[in-house]
Amino acid sequence: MLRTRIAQVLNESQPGEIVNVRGWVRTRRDSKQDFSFLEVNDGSCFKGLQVVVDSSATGYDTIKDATTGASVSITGEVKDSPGKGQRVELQASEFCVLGTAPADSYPLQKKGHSFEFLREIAHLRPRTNTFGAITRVRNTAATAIHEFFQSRGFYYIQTPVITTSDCEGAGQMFTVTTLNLERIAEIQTQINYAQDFFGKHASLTVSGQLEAEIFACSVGDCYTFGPTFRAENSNTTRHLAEFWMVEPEMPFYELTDNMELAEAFIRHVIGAVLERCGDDMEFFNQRIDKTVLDTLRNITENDFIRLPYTEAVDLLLQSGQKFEYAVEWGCDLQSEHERWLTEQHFKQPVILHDYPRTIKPFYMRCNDDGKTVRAMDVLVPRVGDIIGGSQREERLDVLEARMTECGLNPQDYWWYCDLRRYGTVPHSGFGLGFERLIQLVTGMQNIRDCIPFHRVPKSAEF
RNA sequence: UCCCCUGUAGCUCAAUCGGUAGAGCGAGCGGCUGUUAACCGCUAGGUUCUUGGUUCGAGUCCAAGCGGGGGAGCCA
Repeated sequence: MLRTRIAQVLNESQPGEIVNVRGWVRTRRDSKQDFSFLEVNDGSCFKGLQVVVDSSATGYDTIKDATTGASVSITGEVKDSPGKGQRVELQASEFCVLGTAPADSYPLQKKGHSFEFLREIAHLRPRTNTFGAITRVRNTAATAIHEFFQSRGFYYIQTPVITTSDCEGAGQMFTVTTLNLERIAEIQTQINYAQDFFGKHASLTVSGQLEAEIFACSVGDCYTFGPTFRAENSNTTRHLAEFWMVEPEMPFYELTDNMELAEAFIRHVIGAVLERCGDDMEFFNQRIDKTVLDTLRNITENDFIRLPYTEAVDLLLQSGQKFEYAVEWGCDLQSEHERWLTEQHFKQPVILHDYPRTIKPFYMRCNDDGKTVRAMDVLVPRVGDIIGGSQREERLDVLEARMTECGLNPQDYWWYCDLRRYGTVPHSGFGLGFERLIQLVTGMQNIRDCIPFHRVPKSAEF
């Protein structure tokens, strides 16, 4: 008999239907009247299915093995539920324990666990309410991202994970090598990357942007969505060593177009999650962050604030607020400044733009004032910087001058410069940290709980 | 990388001034019950992160190490 997913049973099945469901036991409540209630979850939705198993069901003699975490298969009739809390329940006719989960050793209990503890058992945590919900929200968000771009005619480009661009302007990189490091250490010789697999030093990518620009400047609007790696020794609730980034890149877009796209993009993804993950979002709002639904509705219903960096600095200076770090034009804004803008002052997402060029990378387009570049950051309450982007410098001479200014050799980026040498066009793009988006959407405090298997300094189990 | 906090039962925590370890939940057993974070009773469960030091005596004080958390920086 074909397995029916529990989501379908709960939402669509009518009394009288015979179905087979399979999943994992969340709880069992025994009655001495020779029957038991099982709550079975198969991950297809937040709610579990209540199954009634009595002595008429084959396999009832093994009901004691159906402890929390055991896997079961149940065939039975869908019935109207006389109890509270569910529309229908399943009256078992055939009951089978597929795999036991001895109660004295199975780590997950019928009670809530701390997220710190669950991180130590990341192979079992998707069986919990919270991580099941995160998994479904993540899936819906990822799907909505592709929908958003596909419906606008963007191409999904798979950019390389391994790169030999030594300095892409962002953070420390992980080296990729097949050299025998132990041997090299033993004989205490220098590392010669010419002998390495790629014939030069290679790393894991910190961004697909430069490659995405190649396709934007040839086939048009495109985006990447893939893993990204930063070897920074940062230990915060907002950083991962391996995370997923979405990077659209559009020819003929100026900064304003870029901001409009970023705003529509976030709004679409959040709208999709609100629409399709109702039970999961209800759970996050009740148990994780009581303001998360209000925050998200506020984002979908109101325009983002757009504010030039210079005006933001003025606002901060006039705020009367005491900051640990003083605000001054030319300085990068600190977390406390961003939080004041999004959480205290505007209470909604803010797009800051036109930053001083001295604090931004070489590829951002210089403004005529000679002081600022066409950069934009989308800041959201609680999570902070969720998108960073810019209009790209399309003028070869200006780009080369900026590279030199930033201590880079234009020749190392010869192919990037070629895009400006041949048929250059104004273009723009941005990068969104996918796990930060999940943080925003779920209200989860720690980004390590927003990715199936987190990689952070000193931790890459599972 | 820096600052602060923290490590005790399966989990979450308590243990006064340094005096030989306790609760709730979970688990096992029994009772009760169309139950649903069920309820009631009983029972079991500990190398107090590691190493060293101070002391008659260390969960408690000191040092180092390892792990966890929060904040900062860097960033997405």
